[in-house]
Amino acid sequence: MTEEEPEPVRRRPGGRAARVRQAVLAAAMEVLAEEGIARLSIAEVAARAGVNETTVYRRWGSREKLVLDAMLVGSDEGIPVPDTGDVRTDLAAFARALAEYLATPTGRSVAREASLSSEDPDLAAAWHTFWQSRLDQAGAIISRAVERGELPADTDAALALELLCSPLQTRSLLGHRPIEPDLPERLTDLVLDGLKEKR
Amino acid sequence: MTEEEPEPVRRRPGGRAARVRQAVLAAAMEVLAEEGIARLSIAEVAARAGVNETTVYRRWGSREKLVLDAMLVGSDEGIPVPDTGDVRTDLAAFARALAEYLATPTGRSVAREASLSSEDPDLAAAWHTFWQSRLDQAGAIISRAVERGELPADTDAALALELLCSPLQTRSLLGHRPIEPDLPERLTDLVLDGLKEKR
DNA sequence: CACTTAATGCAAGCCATCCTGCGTTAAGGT
DNA sequence: ACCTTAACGCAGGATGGCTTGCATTAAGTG
Repeated sequence: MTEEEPEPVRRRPGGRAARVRQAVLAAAMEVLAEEGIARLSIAEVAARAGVNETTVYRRWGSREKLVLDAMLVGSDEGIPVPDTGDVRTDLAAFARALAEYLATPTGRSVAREASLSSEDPDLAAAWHTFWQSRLDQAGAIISRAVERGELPADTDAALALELLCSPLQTRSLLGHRPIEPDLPERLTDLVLDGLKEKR
Repeated sequence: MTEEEPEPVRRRPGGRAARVRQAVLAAAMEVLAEEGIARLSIAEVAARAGVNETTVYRRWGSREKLVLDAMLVGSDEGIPVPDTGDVRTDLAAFARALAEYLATPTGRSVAREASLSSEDPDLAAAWHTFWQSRLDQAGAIISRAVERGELPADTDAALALELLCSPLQTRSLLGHRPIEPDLPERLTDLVLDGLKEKR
């Protein structure tokens, strides 16, 4: 098992290959937004990209990997992380942005696809990285609040955000209940203050 | 479009039909627990039930409906709802039970399948009923706490339970992070007390 | 410009899922 | 015991996702 490559297989990053990749990923995002995750077939994506079906199968292998790749590239902007100087305002804004994203066809599809591909260890790992980077970004809200003395120093940022976000994700995933407009605010209040009244 | 049936088609609830239904649903649960949701095919279930493939297709129509039916029948015991006289203890025990259930192959499959079939309105509605009945049962924990004066009267039981349960569901669904043994307790504390220290 | 060879296109085929027509079995009524 | 017919089994076939072999195109190099 030599880790080095004896013959440095000459790759071709420029020109056609890049164009094809671009076109396919764009087409995948397009189908994802319009048709949803269920009706996304390789055939459909290939047709829209003006590329042969075989090419897609050879380059990506499976539908899951294609969608994941499209996500990592296309949905790179992510959810904006506000910084207003107040935890409650920040968290509420973040939750609202997440809710809006999850209401998007694309957002729904992303969440759905992530849950679908949690069987394959490689894909699960890739999604883990994806979520982790988002969580780390949002963690700044908590750490800033700790610095300002709004929250105790031993606050678990990851868990707190999980508490805030997962109800939204669950509603989007299971789809049995809509996300009401005031839900982000109510969740924020609950997460910050807890159930017990004591002020 | 007459809603009534002119000829009262004589159903046959007894005997073979019932046996077949029983055998197929049992086989479905079995496959679900052993193989997982991904590898559950009609052919596999039919073979285990000793029934022809065609029969399953005709009676249930799709894989999703079959699994849903199996869930509604087989997983009817549900999560036990404790009543110890203390909210924190009750909630923690409930969360722990849910976590254990979600760690089960069957539990994982149930959550997975529910998210898969949230496209079809009929299936989504059926799952909504399913979750709703579970939530209503667990809601007793909150209402009892309110009666005891442990929680304010305007506590939203459904939202509170959602806050407690959805992190567990999300971890199970997205599968990118395991459910640590102390997570239920930590969630319970967070839900009850909130992030801010004020005691 | 000529050459090598990734990368793509095209066509055929495989496989599992799912459907359809028809004959057979057995449940429920007489 | 007999009849009617709902429910089932069986065989064949359509469909869609996925793979494979071979010809063609064009990127990178001298």
